[in-house]
Amino acid sequence: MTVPAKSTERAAARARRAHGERTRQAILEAAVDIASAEGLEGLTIGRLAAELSMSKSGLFAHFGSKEELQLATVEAARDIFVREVVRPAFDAPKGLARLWGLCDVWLEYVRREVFRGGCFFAAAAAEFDGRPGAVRDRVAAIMKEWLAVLGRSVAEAQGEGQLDPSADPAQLAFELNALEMGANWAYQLHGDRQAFARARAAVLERLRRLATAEGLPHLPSQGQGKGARRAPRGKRKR
Amino acid sequence: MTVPAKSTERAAARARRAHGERTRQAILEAAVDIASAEGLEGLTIGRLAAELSMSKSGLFAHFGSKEELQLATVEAARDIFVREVVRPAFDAPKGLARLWGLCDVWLEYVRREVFRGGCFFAAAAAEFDGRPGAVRDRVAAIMKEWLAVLGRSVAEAQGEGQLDPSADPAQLAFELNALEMGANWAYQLHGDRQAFARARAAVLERLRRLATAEGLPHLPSQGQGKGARRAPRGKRKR
DNA sequence: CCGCAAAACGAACGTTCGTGCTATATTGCG
DNA sequence: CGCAATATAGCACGAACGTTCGTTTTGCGG
Repeated sequence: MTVPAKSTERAAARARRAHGERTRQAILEAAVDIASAEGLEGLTIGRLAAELSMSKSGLFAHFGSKEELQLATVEAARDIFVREVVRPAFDAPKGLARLWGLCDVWLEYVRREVFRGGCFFAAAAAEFDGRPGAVRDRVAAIMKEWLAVLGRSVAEAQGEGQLDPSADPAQLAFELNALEMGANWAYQLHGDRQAFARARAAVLERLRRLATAEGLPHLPSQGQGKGARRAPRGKRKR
Repeated sequence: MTVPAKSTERAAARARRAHGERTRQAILEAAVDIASAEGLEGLTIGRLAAELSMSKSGLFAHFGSKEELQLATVEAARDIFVREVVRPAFDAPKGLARLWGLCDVWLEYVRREVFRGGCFFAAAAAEFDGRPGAVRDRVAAIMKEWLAVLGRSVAEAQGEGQLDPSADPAQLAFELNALEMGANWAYQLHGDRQAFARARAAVLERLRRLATAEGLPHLPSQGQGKGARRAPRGKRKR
C-alpha cells in the first residue's frame, strides 16, 4: 500500500518553492476529471491546458511526457479512491462488517459519481488492457491491490468466525468485485440506477449464505441496507 | 434480434455488383480485429488502410465517415458474436441447459480469443459509455439484447419447471452477466486464466442453488464442467 | 534592491488524424 | 466492343496531437 515515490529529486526541490506544487495539484485534479470521463488517452494536453487557461508548454513542463502525466493522473485517482472508499470502509472493525462496507461504499462511490465516468480504474483497465506499458502495469497493480484488500477482508472475516472458513477468499473477492463492476458497467452504459440495488442484493445474498451465526448480525437486516435506498419514484437518469 | 438495416440504398446497389462488397467485408474483418484490441477510436483509417495495403481514400469511400465505419464494425462484430455464442448455445433445448450453455459458451468465446481484445462489446461499452452518439447507442442496444436473451432464457427455464419461479429473471441475468464480464476483465488485465474457472464455478453455484429437482440434471455434474478444464499445469499466458 | 532559479509562456516543429476533390483503373451490360 | 457505373488511387486541406526551444514573468533569499 505504499506509493512508489518516483522522481523524488524534483518533488523535494518543489516542496521548498510552493508554487509549482500547487498548480501541479490543480492540473491533476482537472486531469482526473477529464480522464475519468473521456479516458486517459482522450485526456489531451491541449484540452487540459485550455481547461485551466494555461499554455500547453507550461503545463507540459510539469510532467515531461504524456505518459508521465497519465501516470501522475492514475496516482491522483488512486489517492481519491483510497480516501473515498478504502478509508471509510476501514472505519468498520475488521470482519464481515468491513467486508460488507467495502462493497457498499464502493457502490456508493460510483453512484455519487466521485469520478464523472464511474470507476476510474474500471475505465482505465478497459482502455489499457490491450497495450503494454507503464500505465497499464500501474493500473493492473492497483486493481490487484484492491482485490487483495477484498480477499484479505474475507480471510479476516473467516478468522473472526463470521464467515464459512471453507470459502476461498480469492474466489469470493473475484465474485464481489465482478458484481460491483457489473453495476458500474450497467450504470455507465444504460444509466440504470437499479443496477446498484441489483448488485447490493446479489452481494448481500452471497454474504448471507456464507455467514456464520456470529457473522449475520454484522450484515444489514433483511429489509434493505442503510437508509432509504429506494429511489423517490422519479424518472431515471440519462 | 433484427439488424436495423441502415443506408440500404448503398447496400442494395452493391449487392448486384459484387466487387465492392467483397473488399468491404475484408475491410470489416480487419477493422473488427483492430478495434477489439485497440478500441473503436484507436481504429484509425490510415492504420486500417496500411493493414490492407490500400489507400486511405479508397477505403474511406466505402463508408463516407469514420462514424459509419465504426457502426459497420460494430455490426460485423455483432454478427460474429451471434454466430460464435448465441447460435451454438441455442442448439441446446430451451431451459436450464440453454441458460448454462449461454454462460459457458460465452466464457469459451473469451478464452478462445474470438476477438483479440476479449469481448468486443465490453471494450466498446467501456470506451463509449461517456460520449453520446450513434455508436454508443448501438452498442448499448446490443448489450440490452444480450441481457434480454439471458433474461428470457431464465424465464424459459422457470417455465420448464427447472428453476425457482420466484427468482427475478432480470436480476439473475444481471448477476450472470456481471460474473462473465468479471472473467473477461480479469483475463484481459492480468492474463489470469483462472478467472474463467472462477466465473464458471460462481455461475454454476448460483444456478445449482436455484435449480429445481427437474432442473439439476441439465447442469454439468459436480466434478467439473465439460472436458478437462484444468490447465495442463503449464505457465500462465502473458 | 538585486540576482537567480523556478515557472509560465508563445511559437513552431513534424506527424497523424478525418475528410474532401479529382483522376484513373476495373468491371458488367447492351 | 464501347460505354457507363463502380472502385480505387493520388494529393492536399485544416486541425489537433505530443514535443521542443528560447524567452519572459514571477517571487523568494541575500
